[in-house]
Amino acid sequence: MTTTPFGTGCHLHLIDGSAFIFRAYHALPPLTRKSDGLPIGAVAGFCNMLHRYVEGNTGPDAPTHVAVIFDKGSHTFRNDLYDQYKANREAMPEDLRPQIPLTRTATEAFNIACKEQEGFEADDIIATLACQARDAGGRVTIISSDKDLMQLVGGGVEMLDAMKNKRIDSDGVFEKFGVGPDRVVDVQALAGDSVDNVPGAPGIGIKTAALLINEYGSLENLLDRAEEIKQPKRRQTLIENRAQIELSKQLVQLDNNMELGFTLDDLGVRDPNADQLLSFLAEMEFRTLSKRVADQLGKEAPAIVDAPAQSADAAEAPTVADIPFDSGSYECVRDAEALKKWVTQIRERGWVAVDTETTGFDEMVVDLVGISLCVEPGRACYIPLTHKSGGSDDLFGSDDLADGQMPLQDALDLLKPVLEDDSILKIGQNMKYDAKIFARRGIDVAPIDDTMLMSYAMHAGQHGHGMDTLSERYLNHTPIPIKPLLGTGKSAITFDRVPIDDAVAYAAEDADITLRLWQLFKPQLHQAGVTTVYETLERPLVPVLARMEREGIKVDRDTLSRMSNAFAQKMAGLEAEIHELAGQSFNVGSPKQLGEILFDKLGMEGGKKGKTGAYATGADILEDLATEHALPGLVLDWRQLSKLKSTYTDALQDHINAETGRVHTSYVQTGANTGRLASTDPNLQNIPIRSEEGRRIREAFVPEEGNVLLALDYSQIELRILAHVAGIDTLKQAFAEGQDIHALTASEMFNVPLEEMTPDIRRQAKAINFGVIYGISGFGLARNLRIPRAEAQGFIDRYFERFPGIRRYMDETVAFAKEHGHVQTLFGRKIHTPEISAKGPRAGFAKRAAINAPIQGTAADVIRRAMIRMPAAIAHLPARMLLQVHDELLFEVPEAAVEDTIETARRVMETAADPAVHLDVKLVVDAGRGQNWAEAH
DNA sequence: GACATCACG
DNA sequence: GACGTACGTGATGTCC
Repeated sequence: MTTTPFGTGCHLHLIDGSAFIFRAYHALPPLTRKSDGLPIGAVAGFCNMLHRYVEGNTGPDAPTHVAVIFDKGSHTFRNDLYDQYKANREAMPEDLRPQIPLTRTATEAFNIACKEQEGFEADDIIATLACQARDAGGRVTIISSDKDLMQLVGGGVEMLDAMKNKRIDSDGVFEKFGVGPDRVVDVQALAGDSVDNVPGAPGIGIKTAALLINEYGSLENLLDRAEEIKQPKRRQTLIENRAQIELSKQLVQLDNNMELGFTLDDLGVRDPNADQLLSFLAEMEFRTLSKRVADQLGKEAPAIVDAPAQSADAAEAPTVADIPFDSGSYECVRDAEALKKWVTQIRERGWVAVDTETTGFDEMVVDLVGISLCVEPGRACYIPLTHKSGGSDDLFGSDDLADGQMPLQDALDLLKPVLEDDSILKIGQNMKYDAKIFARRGIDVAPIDDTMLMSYAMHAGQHGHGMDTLSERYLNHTPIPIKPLLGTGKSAITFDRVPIDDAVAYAAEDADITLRLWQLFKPQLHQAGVTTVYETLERPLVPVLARMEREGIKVDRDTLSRMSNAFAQKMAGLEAEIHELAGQSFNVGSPKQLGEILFDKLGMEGGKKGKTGAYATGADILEDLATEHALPGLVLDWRQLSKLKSTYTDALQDHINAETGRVHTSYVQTGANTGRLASTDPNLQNIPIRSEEGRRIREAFVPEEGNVLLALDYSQIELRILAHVAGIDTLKQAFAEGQDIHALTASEMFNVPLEEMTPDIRRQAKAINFGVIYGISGFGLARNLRIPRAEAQGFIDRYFERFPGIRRYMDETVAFAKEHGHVQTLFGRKIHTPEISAKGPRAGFAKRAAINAPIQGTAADVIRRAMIRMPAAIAHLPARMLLQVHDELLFEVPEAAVEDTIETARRVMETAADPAVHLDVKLVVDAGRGQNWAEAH
């Protein structure tokens, strides 16, 4: 490597690469490479900026040395100082991520030194180099407008805002901060920075900070003499927040003494290598820039083959695949040599669609059978790993491995570097499943994209998001069904018994379909206006959920077993009594038989219902009958016990994992159209709590020895969101003052002073409050409160009279749904309402759902944001996040760390809407702890 | 596999 | 003027 000694008279240029990238990304529309759709806008802008920069470097002021400096990794020493550092940063846009490595390549193509270092921000490298250059007697120009770099100005160091072509010297810094460069960090430490989440001193901005620093000379002197400050508020703030201010200084202070793996001498300006640069520009298919650069270098512009332009209506009719599916064309990878070739292809591409085949559906139990990969439409492979010999018709097929498979561990060892490589995107359909399979084998798959989640972000409310649905709908292709391969019922086999040839066709096709869906959906996210939803609420949640599911929660089998026995005994007693009263034996669990006994044999009042012609025997009906007869009440008791036993005390025992001794639920991220999660196998979001008897089931959910369970739940989050979106000042004020919201509603509606409030009036108001969230109707409220319909309607009328904003919100929401076919949450999540203009009763359903969705959905978005931020926030604590129940998060934590965990988790939850949305109503989180889930609540 | 029922927020 | 109706889920047992 050639070196150019740096010394007196030399001039170093340091380019802030990340700033270039983001400027380029936001300045240009989302361009894609014509030939394959690779997002390329930021790279194009970046190259244009570099080119313009190189062009301008003439004359006596030209640099002798230059480097472009990048950030690397997301965790720096500042995160160790302060876990919330940059915690508010939104995730990198999905279409930008694959472009990051290309900007490095671009820099090298221009033959400019390209530097980054793990664990440090670009700013620290810039600081270190600037100091070295200054000490060596040279000049430095930092090409950036980032105010965090202004502390470096002076003594031959200046900044240059490349966009405005404006130099910033000491005077410029003074203009910005009111102090010289040497005191910039003091001012920043006081003023804080909301963008990087540097706390600073509350209530003190740059102006006040400069005033104080100028008066006291330095931050240290100011803090030591804080008692002397005349303004009481200011004095108190500085004294109380001393530690926080000192921490802030550490955060903003750049490290100018880093260990670097290179020296200034390595950064000498070099002429571009014409061939290298032109071939890179051609590869990116930058026609204009290629031509311009070629002209300047006196070379011929490289040919860029014109790919057929996408038809204008491609987005509207995306059902035609250019390349036909051919299940016979897929490769079966049987040895390391073949797999290595795929690894090379993946590295060249920078992305790969991945799918795993397993012996079942429980990711915590199943074995890995094979892996499929796809790098471009039609080009996919399947790697069989643990298929057994003996065909599917051989019921007693041997447990020997089939021939022609590479050892499982060999395949994983080859794939691990790819699956964990930051610069290679792993694409999946329901990637959480595959990520968990890999995680159990020590592979942490990242970064990922997920076609199921893309579909959910774009199409929630329109259709399902399973692969078969998406393939038929958007690729006009019916995937090979799995049924014929596995069979059904008792004779069904697991995938490891499927002949490898059949497996290749089926499994590789899944990866092929996934890749095609990804290529189709990727540009559509932007067009549908849901890139932010996908990037900030969907994609980053995947690893969080995967981890929670893998943690699981300890459930005490003995407790459940004892309860099951007790329930069985009670049920037997009740059953005997019921048969006695009925005068005959029958199946109490059969609504049909029960209906006939009650209404035909015993002649109670009540009609048939439903298309089936069977009597309705729901709890509400039995409750009414119970006032006249003994039998219905006994059936209700029996049903409660039956439910608790079968669904909870029995079934939960079967879900205790033999290996971990814990219960591992699966969250379905696309389970609810509103943005809520769903929990399955088992559902841990509907563990009983409302009845005393059922609540005791929560006693079986326990922490490990020495730990406690911690439950944090949002207080009235949906009503708070309603108050915000509908702009109800009275409610907002009530929440601000911490009042009892249902009592206040009651007081407003029924003109009862708060001090004279009765539980019954409050209960009615509470029902109305909830009704409003659900898209209230007189009928529904009447049924809920068991009052005449006219009376219920009177309540509603009064409510709307008192809170006219609610009616306005409802009308506007329905009108919006009719106009756009969807409603949305405060965070931009879209929920489609295809039936909103239907005729008949369906319109009523759609209307109420449309009214409810933005409220329920915004609450769901808020807790998602909290969950996404939680792992980093509690990383320094021994706490584990285990469960989510819509407005509640459950943690397991050693006793010693309980207080810290509550404080940290509560802060994350209460500030989860920031900075994307500013709610007029503060969010409040209640916390509870205990030796089981019942106590913690 | 549809339906009724009931557990949760 | 009548229609029907609270919002969002998942698991279980019965019955065809």
